[in-house]
Amino acid sequence: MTIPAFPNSDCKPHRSHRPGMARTVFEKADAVALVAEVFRELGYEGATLSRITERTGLGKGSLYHFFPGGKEAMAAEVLAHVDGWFAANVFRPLEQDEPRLAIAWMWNTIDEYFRSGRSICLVGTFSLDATRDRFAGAIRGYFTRWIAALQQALIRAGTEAEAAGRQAEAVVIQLQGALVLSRALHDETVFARTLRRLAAELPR
Amino acid sequence: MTIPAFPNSDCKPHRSHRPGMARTVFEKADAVALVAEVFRELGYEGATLSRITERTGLGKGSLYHFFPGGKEAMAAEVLAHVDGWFAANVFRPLEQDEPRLAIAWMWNTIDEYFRSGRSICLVGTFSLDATRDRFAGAIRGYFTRWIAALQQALIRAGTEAEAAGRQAEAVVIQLQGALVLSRALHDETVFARTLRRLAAELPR
DNA sequence: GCGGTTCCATACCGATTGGTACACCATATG
DNA sequence: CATATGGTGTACCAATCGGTATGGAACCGC
Repeated sequence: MTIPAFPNSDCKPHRSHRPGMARTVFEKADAVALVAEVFRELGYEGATLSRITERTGLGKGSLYHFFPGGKEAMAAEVLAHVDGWFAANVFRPLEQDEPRLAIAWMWNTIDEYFRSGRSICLVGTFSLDATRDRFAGAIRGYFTRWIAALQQALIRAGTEAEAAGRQAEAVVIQLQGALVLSRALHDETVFARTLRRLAAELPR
Repeated sequence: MTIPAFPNSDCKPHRSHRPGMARTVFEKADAVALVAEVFRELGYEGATLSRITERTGLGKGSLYHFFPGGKEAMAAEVLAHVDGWFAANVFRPLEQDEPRLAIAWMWNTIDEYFRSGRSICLVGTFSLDATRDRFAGAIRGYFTRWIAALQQALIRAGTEAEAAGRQAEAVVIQLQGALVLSRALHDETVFARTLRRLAAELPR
């Protein structure tokens, strides 16, 4: 089983071999992934257009070509992309696959995705400041579906419904909290430790 | 025992009774508390000077009078203020008072401070985006002292040292995570529920 | 009364913000 | 070769950014 590459997805832009100027051509999928990384690191307000161009290598022309809606559209599409990735790699397995297997799969996926705590949750970042209000629907949807999917998996694994709800909520809370603390302390072991503790507490 | 008012501290500025214009006079303590609230809601990058003046009622003149170091100084002083408040109301009790009492006191203080999840942790907000690097020392200090103080209290309450460390870390993680999730879902019950769960798990 | 200090409001500064316009390049198709 | 298409770089825009300077009220000890 290999985990679909998204956080570190290799974007292989065409590079023109013109002697003088180096012109790099991206596709939209590349652009979304690159922009996502900037928002993740800098937050919505911190990710200014100039910093986005500088970190992604995409010029303003390209950015406004891919995202005619401007900065807000970039964030919205990035959010949708993250949600889609989680839907495919976390939520759907929890909802449909054999529950214990899906839960075990989740620990690995999450660990890989957050690069063991070195990267953080873009949705979590947007949740804290006033950005939350701008993307309230997407943010709420992401977390509610995650919790609901995990609760369902726990129920199918034999946990009583109400307890499953509490556990699922607690898991998401602790993942988010661990990301905050890992980052605050510059200590990735916090996230790994939390992940291990959670995995030990849930049905295997 | 009453909890020292900080988050909603009534700043009672002198109001001049000049006939024409209404001039409101603040003191530095008021300014810090007011500015803190803006940073808490908007994050460092989101809190622009104009939004700060608009929400606090303090003009630029006043702001740069109280904080000659500018925006960064405002954030630094606010961070120091929050840390000082926690030191006095949470950390020191955990370190010095009767442990079980101090822990019980912590639940109440925290619940009040975060207005049951409606307000969030300023230090947590700064931890997620690139603001973290600017105030790395203060942020790290805040969390390490919190965890260490709680661990010590747990040890003095009879918990074995290593387990106390794990528990203390887990508590801080879950408080931060609960703040993220309650804000993401616009649901304050998440925080209250988490607080109750944690209180039940720790020695009483 | 007076001068000094503290504090507030405003106008202003250069730099940067998000956004637009448009010419231009590279490739694929004809 | 021509040309349509998708992608890029750059110059430019009004608005706003963080920060400074200045002028003047309010209050203090005297």
